[in-house]
Amino acid sequence: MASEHQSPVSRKERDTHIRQTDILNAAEKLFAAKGFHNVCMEQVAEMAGYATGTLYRYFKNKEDLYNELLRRKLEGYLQQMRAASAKESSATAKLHALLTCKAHFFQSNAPFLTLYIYELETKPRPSLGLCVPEKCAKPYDEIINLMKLVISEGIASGEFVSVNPDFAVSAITGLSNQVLLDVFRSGANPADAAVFIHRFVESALLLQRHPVTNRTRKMSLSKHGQETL
Amino acid sequence: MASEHQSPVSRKERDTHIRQTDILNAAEKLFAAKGFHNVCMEQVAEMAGYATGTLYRYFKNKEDLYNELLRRKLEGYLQQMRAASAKESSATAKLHALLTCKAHFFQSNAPFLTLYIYELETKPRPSLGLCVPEKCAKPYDEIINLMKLVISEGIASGEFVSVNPDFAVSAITGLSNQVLLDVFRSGANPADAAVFIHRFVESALLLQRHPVTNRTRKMSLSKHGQETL
Amino acid sequence: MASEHQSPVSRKERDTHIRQTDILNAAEKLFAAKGFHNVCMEQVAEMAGYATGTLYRYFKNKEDLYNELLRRKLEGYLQQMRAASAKESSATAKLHALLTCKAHFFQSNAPFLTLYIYELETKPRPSLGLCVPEKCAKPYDEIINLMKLVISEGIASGEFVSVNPDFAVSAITGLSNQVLLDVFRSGANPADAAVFIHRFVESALLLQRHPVTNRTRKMSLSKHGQETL
Amino acid sequence: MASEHQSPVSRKERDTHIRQTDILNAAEKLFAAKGFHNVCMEQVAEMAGYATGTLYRYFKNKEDLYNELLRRKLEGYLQQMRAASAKESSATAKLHALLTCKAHFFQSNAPFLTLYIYELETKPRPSLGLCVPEKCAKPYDEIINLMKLVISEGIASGEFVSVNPDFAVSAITGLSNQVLLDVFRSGANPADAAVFIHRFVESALLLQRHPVTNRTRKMSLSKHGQETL
DNA sequence: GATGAATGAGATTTCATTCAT
DNA sequence: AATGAATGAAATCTCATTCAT
Repeated sequence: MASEHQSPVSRKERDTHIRQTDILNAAEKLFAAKGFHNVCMEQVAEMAGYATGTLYRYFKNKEDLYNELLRRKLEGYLQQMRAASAKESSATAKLHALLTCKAHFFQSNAPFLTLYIYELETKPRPSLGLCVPEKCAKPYDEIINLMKLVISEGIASGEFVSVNPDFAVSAITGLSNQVLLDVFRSGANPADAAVFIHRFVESALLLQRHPVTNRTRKMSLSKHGQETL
Repeated sequence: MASEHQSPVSRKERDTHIRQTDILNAAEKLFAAKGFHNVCMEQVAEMAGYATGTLYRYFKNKEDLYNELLRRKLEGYLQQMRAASAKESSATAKLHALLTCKAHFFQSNAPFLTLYIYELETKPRPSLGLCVPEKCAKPYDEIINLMKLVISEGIASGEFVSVNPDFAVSAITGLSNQVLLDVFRSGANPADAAVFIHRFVESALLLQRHPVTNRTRKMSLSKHGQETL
Repeated sequence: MASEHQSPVSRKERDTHIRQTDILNAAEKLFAAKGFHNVCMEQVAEMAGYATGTLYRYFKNKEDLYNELLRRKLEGYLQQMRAASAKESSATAKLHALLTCKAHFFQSNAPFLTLYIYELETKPRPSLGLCVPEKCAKPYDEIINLMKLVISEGIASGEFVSVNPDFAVSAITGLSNQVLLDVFRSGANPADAAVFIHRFVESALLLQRHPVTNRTRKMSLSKHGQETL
Repeated sequence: MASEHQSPVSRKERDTHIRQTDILNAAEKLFAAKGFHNVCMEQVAEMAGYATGTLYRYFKNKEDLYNELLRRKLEGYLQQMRAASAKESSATAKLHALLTCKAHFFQSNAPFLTLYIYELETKPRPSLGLCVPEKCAKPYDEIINLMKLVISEGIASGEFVSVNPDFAVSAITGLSNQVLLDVFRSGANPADAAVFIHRFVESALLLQRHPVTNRTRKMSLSKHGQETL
């Protein structure tokens, strides 16, 4: 009795999820590489290994597929960012953790970075012609807010210089996006990029620099050891 | 001055140029607001005050119109950046000048900023599905290079900390884009944003901070005087 | 009666018939409510309580299901009409019986009335794009013929005024369809409608009116008693 | 100056109207012959002598084309019916005129009769899956109302027997539709059908028959002279 | 040279039907 | 025998581009 339906999700539900994931993975690669309007459903279907019509069993339409893709990725990103931030107590440590987490996340989700910048960072004009749907805007806003809270905390505690937190969030966001994209495109060492980002941001924000340098040494990203920064 | 054929360009050529500019201006607004694929040629024609067919007399096709739009804007931007950089001698001053110039340029060309980020900063996947054509890539690369040279110079002269110049260019580019976009969207004070960008970049790059603070005061962008940074 | 194989139809055959009827009942409701092309096989299957594929075990395809639905209803209708007509001897009485029977039949088969009008009364253009198949046309023609014979009989016997029997059949058919449809849609009293139809037809056809009025009183449809006509 | 733009409608407007009419004519034939869902836009385009895309310059979509077709025909029909009714004073004469007008109209618009029955007389389930749009329902309701008013008037004036006017309208409508359809399909003589309809309706409704018979003689429909009724 | 109506290729989407389980 | 996921053919609709006026 216990053996037949062991897991709480039925096999059918799992199958459905697998299929959806197949399709979303294909879609991610294509959309990231070519953009929403330059990819047709037939291509997604072919890359996912299904017939065109099959996509419509799993997603209402092309737009829904695209939004679901963004939403799932964002939710994952948000969870990791939340966890990273929650583990630390000082604003300095939290900021460091958030940046490390971002670098990690986009290292493992490189194609998504382009979509992330296109559809969210430059928000009011997404490729769809429609605005980003609620379900995508919400996690995105929460990610932005996570960063903003840390900045405000750091300013309040005297760890950070006093800056406009909105500008600071934009700056940190923009610079890390661009550096990570640079790594993605040029094939540079991601660990170096992470270290660079940390130093750059911390130089600009921290009132005293040295403790950071020490933390940096622990970074798990460093695959290569050499630090060029 | 009174003579009819004084200038080397004939009236016909001038007319052609005027019409192209009419069309490009309409196109810029629409493409920036909605994205390449969400704008149709009829809309561009209508906004420019011509018939659809007329567009094809001045541009080979939609893509060509779009690329020409990017190219012209970029050439203008490049010239201003070149001039800004050329006026200064120290790397510190040049970097400062480039950032001021960028802030100025995109303040006057706000809609173009979105296109710039979409089509160039995230390059390998422009909306067109094709890569950015040579004629756009060249000025863009030169702008990037201008910045990279200044960074390298600054490092060599001991003005800047020793960093990977490619990362530094990406960081400065990304952060200034995002902060300026933020201003464009939120309606924040552009002068504040410019000051913020200067301080942020200089804190991260300069070996000694104080001289910069003084330079900042001269900034012509400041309309409002208050400096929150 | 207790024996398992008493009847000439095996259990299997009976099961098949039950399932076909389940499906046809679901189909009737849906097709009548939405029309052939606005109903998909999945909906029919769901309403019938089977899987989509199962429908194809009992009907060759969607069209066949539809035609079979029409055919079965028509056969039932035809039998009732035949019986009604056979019970009477004078043309006047037969006509009266046929109209009563029609009113009864469509009162119990209200959704079918729409299909009947759509697919048969306006014949050369059924929803299918193809013409009504033989197996539907035959019972329909016989129903029409039943009426035509009665009319001709009545004319020959001097009970009815001399009219073109084809026109008369069309007229009686069209008027009763429309009045019954009216009842179906407006929720008017079906007995009143039946009385109305009798009087209207008889006023137009009978040479002497009064006997009819008396007959009308016996009508079993009258649930309410009041006669507004 | 007066010569160039003589008519109040520009040539462009006239051209547009011609094109729309071309398309509507082709559409009418096809839709009447095969039904909405069995006709594709390519067929309509081909029969009208245009490319598929051209249809969309003149009609928003297939449904709009269909509804516009119904609306235009209905408006024409309504106007003729209104005029016919207005010319007469007694209810008897008005009813006669309305029936004559209907017979004339559908004699000249035979293919439309099927659409009329399908989409309007059996209203709550038009082929579109959507209900008939306001712009079609309105003229249709007015036509029905025209008839209902005449019936009520006739009853009030003592010209007609006392009947439920809604049933009477349904009956007259249904019988005339079906008889006219019969003529359309069988190729019977339309004048005979018209006479038949008049007699049938008048026998059923009028308290005294003779005056009608006289009016009937004037009927302009009679091409053939022979009266079989 | 300018116009804008017509074109038709190409994309999205639906759904009757099949077939492996 | 029943299932229902997968299929892919067919229909709708859009819009960049052409070309007769």
